[in-house]
Amino acid sequence: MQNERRLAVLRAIVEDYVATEEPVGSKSLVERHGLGVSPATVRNDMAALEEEGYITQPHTSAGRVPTDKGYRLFVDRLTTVKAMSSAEKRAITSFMAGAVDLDDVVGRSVRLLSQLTRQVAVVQYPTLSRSTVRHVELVALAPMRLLAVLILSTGRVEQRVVDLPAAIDDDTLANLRASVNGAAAGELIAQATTRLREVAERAPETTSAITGAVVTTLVEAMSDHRSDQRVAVGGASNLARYGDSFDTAVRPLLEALEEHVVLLKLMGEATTGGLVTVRIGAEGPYEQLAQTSVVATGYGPSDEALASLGIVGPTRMDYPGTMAAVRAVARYLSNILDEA
Amino acid sequence: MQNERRLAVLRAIVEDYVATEEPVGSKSLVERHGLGVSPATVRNDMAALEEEGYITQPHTSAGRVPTDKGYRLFVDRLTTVKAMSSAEKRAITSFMAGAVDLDDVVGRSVRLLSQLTRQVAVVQYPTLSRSTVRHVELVALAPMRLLAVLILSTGRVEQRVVDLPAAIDDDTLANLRASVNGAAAGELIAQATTRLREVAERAPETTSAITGAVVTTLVEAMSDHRSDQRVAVGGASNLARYGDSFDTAVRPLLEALEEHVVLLKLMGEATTGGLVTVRIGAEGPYEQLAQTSVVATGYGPSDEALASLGIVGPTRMDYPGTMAAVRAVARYLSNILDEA
DNA sequence: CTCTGGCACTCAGATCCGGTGAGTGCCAAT
DNA sequence: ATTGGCACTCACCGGATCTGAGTGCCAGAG
Repeated sequence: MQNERRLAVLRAIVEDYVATEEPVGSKSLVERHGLGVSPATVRNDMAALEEEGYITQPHTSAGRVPTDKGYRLFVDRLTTVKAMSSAEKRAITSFMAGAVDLDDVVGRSVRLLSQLTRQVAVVQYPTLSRSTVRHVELVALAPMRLLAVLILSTGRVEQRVVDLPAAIDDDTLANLRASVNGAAAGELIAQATTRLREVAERAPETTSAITGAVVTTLVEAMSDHRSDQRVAVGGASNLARYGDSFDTAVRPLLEALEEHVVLLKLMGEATTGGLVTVRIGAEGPYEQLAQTSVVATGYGPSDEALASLGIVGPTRMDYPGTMAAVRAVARYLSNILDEA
Repeated sequence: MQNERRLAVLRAIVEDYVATEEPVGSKSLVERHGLGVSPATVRNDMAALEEEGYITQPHTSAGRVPTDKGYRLFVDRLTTVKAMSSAEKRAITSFMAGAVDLDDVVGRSVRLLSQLTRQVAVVQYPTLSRSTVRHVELVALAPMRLLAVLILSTGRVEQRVVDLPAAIDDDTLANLRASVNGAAAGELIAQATTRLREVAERAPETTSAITGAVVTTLVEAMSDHRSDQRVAVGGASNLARYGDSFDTAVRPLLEALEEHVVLLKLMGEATTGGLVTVRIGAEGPYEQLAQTSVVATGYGPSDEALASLGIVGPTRMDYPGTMAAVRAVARYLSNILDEA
């Protein structure tokens, strides 16, 4: 695959097919794009491209359609990610302005992303593992029952009810609150858990049972990987545009969207720095999703990847535009988390 | 509409149609159900039912299909809500067991409901307006910045960052925390807001600006109706079973599911006490959703309706079973909130 | 007055069939 | 290497035909 024009032909086929949703033939190709050669020449190139597996015909006497391999080449070598126009940037800014809490930020991001790309958007909540503890609050609900609230640097709040083995008085509670915060506040989750365990061990005999219960709950909350799997999904109505291929494309995708674990595996490892990952069709492990692609990237404050975000859609999509939108939203989201 | 047998025929038509998804004819009707009369007799009844608008034929020479009016009569007069089997009850209990926080409870409920009914489930988060303030926590983030955390009786937690007009020291913060909690803790939202405003007015000159900022933020968080509109949606993959009628049924529904405001209007006023509301097809204000029905009810601790929950699905659905499932989940959820 | 068997009628959906045209592959000429 | 020409293929479209489930109506029986 060295021939220069062939690449141009492939690019033209992909662009046309994405735009029209119909197999593209040699004649319409030379008309719509200004390649200065005749249809017959293009036909030769197409035959070669088909030979090499980049395109295929649905049936004889029909135009060509890109294969997964063709899309792959397209995104890897024929794509320059467009920058967002300043109008689009303004739109993003105004859309995100006024978000009040983490849920709100994530919710807005997912809506924004789905509107920009007209695809189904997925945003993972910031993972616990790389954030720090901002504050721990203990509130007495009843003599033998506490509410433990864990506030993290990403704005995330975890809460647990703790049933105590014995009643607790106000002084003990205040002491406990102070020591727990002294140990955990400002620390990374990993450090905080070990330091909290030390607190539990050093606790005076009289309160060790209570301290133990509280610490256990906190540590549990911090290492709760279930909550790492929280994701927000939006723009499912964009699936309506699939129209055709309901059974083969939409149904499995709808199912995948409910399986957050699957979804996160699809999005893959979070990476930052403007690197956008593209998984095309059957490249992934889920044969059900052979007709869907994933465009994803990581986000997080100061380029530290906290979580991933992206879209899922048909293999036949506008990759350059989608990649640009995903990158833009990830950057914006990272900035917001930086400030907060 | 007095004739006894006609009602039986209508019931049979509804049941058959729901089961087979195909227009039902007179012959198959008498076969499948043991009505002891001939097809010709049934035909006469069907003609009468059609005359009165309870059923209709898609085209001449086809079987009959229930109209919205027919379904309405069916649920109003021909339905006895089944009790859940004890096996189903056990399933519910084990499914909900081990939920750790409000998000988790709501998330499990919505999944449970969608699995029980094989429809799209919707659960509204408990509204702020009828819950009480359990505790207010103020955490210093920076000299001039606080995090205000509002913990409500329903287990809901709201958080806001407050930018202060002046720096705050630890003593002032402690005082402020005490007075805010004194005013708000244990009160209903409505009372809490007025009492908080009093606190702001009575604040000594030196701290009035700071107090004002904090109180304003808290009051704002409490009256934030945006967060009343939080809902969880699950089981969208059940839409795949619509198969046919993608454009007329699935697409508008997918769109409605993203518009939480619309969704909440559909679910309507929350009512408790086992009363399940059913809205059938075009009875609602949204003509887009002429082919979908809503089965909903309210839930909340001690039979006080905090929010609503239910399912949306095709008008052609198993109403008795669905109503039973909705009622069961609402009860279970109410119990959980009662304990917490 | 109600029910039933019989019968002619209707019409959506399946099946068949020839025509049309976009698109192809191949070849000889430039 | 490129191009114009040409024969060929085959999905798709529209019309014609067939089939059968289901209906409405009527006359006779209970």
